[in-house]
Amino acid sequence: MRYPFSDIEPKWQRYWDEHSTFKTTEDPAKPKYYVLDMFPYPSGSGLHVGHPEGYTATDIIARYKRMKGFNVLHPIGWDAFGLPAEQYAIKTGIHPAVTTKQNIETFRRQLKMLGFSYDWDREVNTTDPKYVKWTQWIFSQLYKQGLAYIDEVPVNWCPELGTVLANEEVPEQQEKGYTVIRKPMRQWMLKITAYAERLLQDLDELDWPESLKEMQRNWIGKSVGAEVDFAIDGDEKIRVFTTRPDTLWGATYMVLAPEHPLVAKITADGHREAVDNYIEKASRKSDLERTELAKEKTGVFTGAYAVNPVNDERIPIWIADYVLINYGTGAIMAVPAHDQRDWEFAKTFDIPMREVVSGGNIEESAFVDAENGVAVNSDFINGLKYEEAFEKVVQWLEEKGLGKRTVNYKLRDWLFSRQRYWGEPFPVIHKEDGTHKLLPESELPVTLPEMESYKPAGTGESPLATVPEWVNTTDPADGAPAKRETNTMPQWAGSCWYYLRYMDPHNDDRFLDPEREKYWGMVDLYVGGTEHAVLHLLYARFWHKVLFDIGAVSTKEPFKKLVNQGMILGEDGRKMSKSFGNVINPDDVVRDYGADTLRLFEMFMGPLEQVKPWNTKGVEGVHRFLNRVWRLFVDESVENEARLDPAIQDVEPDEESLRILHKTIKKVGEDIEHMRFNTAISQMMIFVNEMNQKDVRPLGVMKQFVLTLAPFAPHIAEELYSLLSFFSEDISEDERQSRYSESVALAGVELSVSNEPWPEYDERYTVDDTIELVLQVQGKVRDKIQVAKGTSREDLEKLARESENIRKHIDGKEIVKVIAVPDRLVNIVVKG
RNA sequence: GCCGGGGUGGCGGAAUUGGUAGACGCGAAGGACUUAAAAUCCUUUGGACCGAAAAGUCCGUGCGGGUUCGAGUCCCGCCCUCGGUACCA
Repeated sequence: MRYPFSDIEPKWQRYWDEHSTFKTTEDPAKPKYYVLDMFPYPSGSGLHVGHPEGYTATDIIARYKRMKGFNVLHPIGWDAFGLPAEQYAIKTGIHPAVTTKQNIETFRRQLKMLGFSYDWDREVNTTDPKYVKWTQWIFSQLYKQGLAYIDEVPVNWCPELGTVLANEEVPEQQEKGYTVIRKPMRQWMLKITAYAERLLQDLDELDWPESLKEMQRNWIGKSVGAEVDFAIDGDEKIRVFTTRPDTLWGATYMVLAPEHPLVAKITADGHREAVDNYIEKASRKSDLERTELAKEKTGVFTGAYAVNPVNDERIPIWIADYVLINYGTGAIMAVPAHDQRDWEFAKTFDIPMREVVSGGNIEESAFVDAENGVAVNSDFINGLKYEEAFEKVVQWLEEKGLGKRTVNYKLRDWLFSRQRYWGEPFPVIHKEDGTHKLLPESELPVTLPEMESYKPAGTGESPLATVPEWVNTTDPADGAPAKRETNTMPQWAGSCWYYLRYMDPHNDDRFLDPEREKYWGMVDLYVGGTEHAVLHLLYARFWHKVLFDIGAVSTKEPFKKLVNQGMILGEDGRKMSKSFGNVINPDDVVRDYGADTLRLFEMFMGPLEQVKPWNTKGVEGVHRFLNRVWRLFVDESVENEARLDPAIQDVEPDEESLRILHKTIKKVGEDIEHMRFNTAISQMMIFVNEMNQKDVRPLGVMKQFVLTLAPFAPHIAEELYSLLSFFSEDISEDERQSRYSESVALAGVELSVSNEPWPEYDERYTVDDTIELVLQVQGKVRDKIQVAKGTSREDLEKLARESENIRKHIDGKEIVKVIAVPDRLVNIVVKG
């Protein structure tokens, strides 16, 4: 019988479902392992081949760890709020919950089709009111900690559409000719900046890719410097932030951000029109435009002057949009000789520059080298290098009360509200006196109202604002009229804590039972794409730390080890996309080759972290391999039924079989631990190639091989294992299947590859007795000989000198040196 | 620009961290089986030279240097490429 993947795969999926084979165990005698996939958004287009890449990797680990005796938590669920369902609802009037449910069903079917060993009893869904309740609860904790506040923040407002756009929507709408402007609106903010330092520091102890940690560090953007006050006419002063207080003497002008509050106050009469014009122009630029047009420096002089505190020099104050209002103090001292941006600005507007750090050529460009520069023209710090100069100036400023050491972060507070329907409502009401308060926990969850239409309110508010019977409510505390918050939470909210809910998914009394939390602790392995390198991972870490601070979790970080899987490109080497017509649908692959083939191929393509192109021929290659595996066990001459090949015999294994088996067990196990799935598979291919040549394939050897294959290709492994389980009995396929199924009742154990321990290898069989020794002259391979393992240096050297080929190269020459590395090589160095 | 990853056969990729470069797979070529095809199996497959063959010699891991008995691996300087980020003072 030929490899019947389309029969056996659904059969075993049903078997695992019926037997709850992958139900999470919490046996206190065993160690735990928590392996997690990044939360999928159930889009309408279903799974693409990128999903199963990471999922297969984690599934292999999960299955392997179970076999190694761990309690494994390997869950899945749905990050199901989000824009697409809402946009579809606006177009069709169909409730987003309906589309979401359909999409989830598709995803679930596809994941089951691939044989992933998730504990489906722990499936979570962010849109489920039972889940929403606890998302709102966590928000309440943030609120109580003073980490949530309301602010007027500019959003992307599109007047024609009467709606606020997400950043990623902006270019799309602009292409259609709509205008998008920055409009300040009332928004919820989360004070992630309060955690900036800890988010930065704690990165060090995480087992994450260095590149990703670096991205987070850059995003947090810590810089150490000083705030310095510059006096201006009247009692006012301008405070600036600088990382180079040692260049204060080189400040030849100042710049305020156009939005800086002092601008109106200081602008001299003759300059008011120009300044107002500039401010007006800058305000109409979106963030994008402001950075896209970054090449040319623009700005205007305010007519005002400030006094440089180190030398009492009067310097002009400009406004320019290269200074950003929301970084530092929104104002800078400009040192054109030692800052490239200031240099460009000064060149454009013909402002003088003064060299205060020697070592460069400021005619050509700003000199910013802090390592080699030495202070000049700088009074009491002349001759000092950067670090010393910095310290001395800061100390001086602090003594005089003119400034102080300061740390700044690029990281901004998190804009945490969206003007949308399909998201979690805030558990907040607004009182008539303008104050707001949390709803008590007993009122949670606040659920979404049914809608006539999902169109935005037109005012910039969410569609919820158009439902007065939902908006108008009373304060449960005093019965006074109140209005509900109409913003909803962003999609990040649900995905910020889902990994915690998996530990205790059905708890209606608490978001997570402390015992459960302590048991499962950190996620041991987290696998997902780089697209979440910064935001999701930073937000989740932030929430986790807040929960840690209130004692709700016991670890300060959520994810111990993190691995990014590389993208899978189309066969043409381009990103898979409908417009290129190069999208591979996993359904098609499974139909044509089976789930085991898809799993195996995705792992065989190359290292998990790497970007790699799809290759249909390669799929056929691994499919061929599984066919070979099948034929290693199954007698193809028997029709319609899988019967063991007569070559499988219950005999004492021969030395050769043991060697290849133990090498394979060792390599595959080690490769799984290091997530080198591609080389694990090639080792199994080597095993199959060798055993294929044997007329007798010892039962014990073959059984253990099936177990090593099981994490990768669980369906075929389960089928072969069931065959081997009844080796000595001549029974029909149906009987075999039913006895296997009823094994729990019959023998007290459920038969499944998943319940078998990972095979042990014997080191003895993994090393060969004889080794091919390389003989070199001048580092060039001249001969190879077989020697017994462990042959001494002296003997190796003697053998080398006896080699004819070696003699050819050394005869008549002076031997300078002989390097003999046991079990590896001999290298003879000669002269002349 | 800055930060990070990566350049190895026709292709995807191996190479125990300084010790046989090219495992395994794909593709290609030849052969067996077959009326034929598919499937399967066997052989060959980095390049050049030499040879009837066996063997042998030289070149070869983006480029140029260096360290070393020995470099894909370490050091210095470049080039290309992919990701991230971008006026963050």
